[in-house]
Amino acid sequence: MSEHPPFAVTVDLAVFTIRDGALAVLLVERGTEPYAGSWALPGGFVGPHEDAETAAWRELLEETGVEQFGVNGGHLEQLRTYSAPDRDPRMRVVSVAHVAFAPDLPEPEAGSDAAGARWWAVDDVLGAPDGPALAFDHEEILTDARERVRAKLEYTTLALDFVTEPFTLPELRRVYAAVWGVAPDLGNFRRKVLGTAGFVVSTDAQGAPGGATGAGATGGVAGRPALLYRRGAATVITPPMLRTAGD
Amino acid sequence: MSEHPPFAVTVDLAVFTIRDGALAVLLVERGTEPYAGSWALPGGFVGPHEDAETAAWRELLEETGVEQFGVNGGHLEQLRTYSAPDRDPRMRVVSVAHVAFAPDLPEPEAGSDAAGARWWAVDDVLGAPDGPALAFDHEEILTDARERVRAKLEYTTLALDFVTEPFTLPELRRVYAAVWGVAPDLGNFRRKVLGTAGFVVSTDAQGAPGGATGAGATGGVAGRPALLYRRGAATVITPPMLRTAGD
DNA sequence: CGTGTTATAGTCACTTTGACTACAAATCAG
DNA sequence: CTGATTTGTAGTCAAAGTGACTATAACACG
Repeated sequence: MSEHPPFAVTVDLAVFTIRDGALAVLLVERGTEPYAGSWALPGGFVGPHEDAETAAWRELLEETGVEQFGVNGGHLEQLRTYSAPDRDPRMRVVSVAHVAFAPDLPEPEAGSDAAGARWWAVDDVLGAPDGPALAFDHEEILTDARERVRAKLEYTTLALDFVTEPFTLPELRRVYAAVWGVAPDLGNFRRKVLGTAGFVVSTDAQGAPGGATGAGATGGVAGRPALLYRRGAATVITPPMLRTAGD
Repeated sequence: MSEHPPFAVTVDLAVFTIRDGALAVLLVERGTEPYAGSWALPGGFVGPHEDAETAAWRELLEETGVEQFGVNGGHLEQLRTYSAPDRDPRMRVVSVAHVAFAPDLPEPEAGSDAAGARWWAVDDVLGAPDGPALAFDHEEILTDARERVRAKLEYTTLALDFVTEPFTLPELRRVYAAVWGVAPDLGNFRRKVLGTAGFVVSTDAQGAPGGATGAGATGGVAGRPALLYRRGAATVITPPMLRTAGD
């Protein structure tokens, strides 16, 4: 009972954002063995004096250079821990996986030991025959992470962390559409969001047409401009907004 | 980036059962420093060649001697990982906490390095002024674990793992009452359970009066005997059975 | 200035819930 | 044996929420 097997403890991050109307995840291309050339979730070792969540935040900033994280939306939470003995061929590594998401983030700089880093549409990674090979058990982690996000949108207001303030309801709806794979019914969605106290608070301003406030197509899309909203104080949605179908 | 700080990885278990109509958790009394004399969640180190869940199962058997776990009900799942740098004064320990629950279990034998082990009513541990002091961050873990169980009863059929087959609906209802702190409405509970396809399947037999099938008061309680049921194939409850109030 | 596009408002049948009331079937005391 | 007590079973009813639509308003573009 006094054996303390040597473990390395890492964090892995599934960082999600919405790009071009689709759920996207940040992957880094591995430059070293094992799995050189494969794509992996960003991550790194937990330092001697930090906990896993702190390490996750640190890695997130290092890997994405995202300063605005948490300021203008953005969220990070622990997913679960992956500890299969052979998950890393080099040594015994236990990884505390985290899920993070944020509004449309810039294309990342190449990170420290990563040959490259880029956003991938999740649908091009999971279940795509010609998708990239993922290193380690990262396909499993990514699958779990996506399911977590999907589920959380049902009963929390975390979708708000995918948009920047102020935002429009159509923008928010597109978040649901991207994450769930199906767009919730337009009318019912408004009814639910506006009818849930503290989900969003309205401003008097109205945004650009086409629902494209902030980044993205500023001109050209036509259509009645939507009203702008800010996030409310509520964190849970009761009763939940259940996804109907979806893959 | 090639520093691999030395970590010890452990599992801690919050093992729940229903005793005397109340949610109970298994605690062990620590016989050694630190926290000698305090009570702690059972747990132990993860072996060099096992993953966390396997270690959790192993510890569960070692600590409780529960053979019937998983056979006649019983469930174990990962909760989350606790990794504060100072959570163990001796060294850097990362703990992968798990939640387990099972039908009324016997009073445990004194475990290996534990001075004693016994069931505690959770209400006597959490939020009780005269409750036992918990070692390490185990109060936090236990709080998280209880919340996990409470939440899971809402949208899964995991309550079935707290009873032995065959069981009565009143028995099952008492599980909800114990976990949530409030009994769901009698009629509405039946309607929901029987109306959810695959939650329970009825047998033609009927049990002892007083709703006390199996362990507990076999005689004396009066009342119409309830029908006996077995677990169905369903694992989720949709829409969920939401707890109304609770502590 | 119309035309296509997109947002907003409202309807309606159907399901589920929460809170109750009434009824049935046992046990136990006297 | 009888009736009070306890506990399970059935059913009712208004309120709330949902899913699937239809109609209308507001704007940009050509």
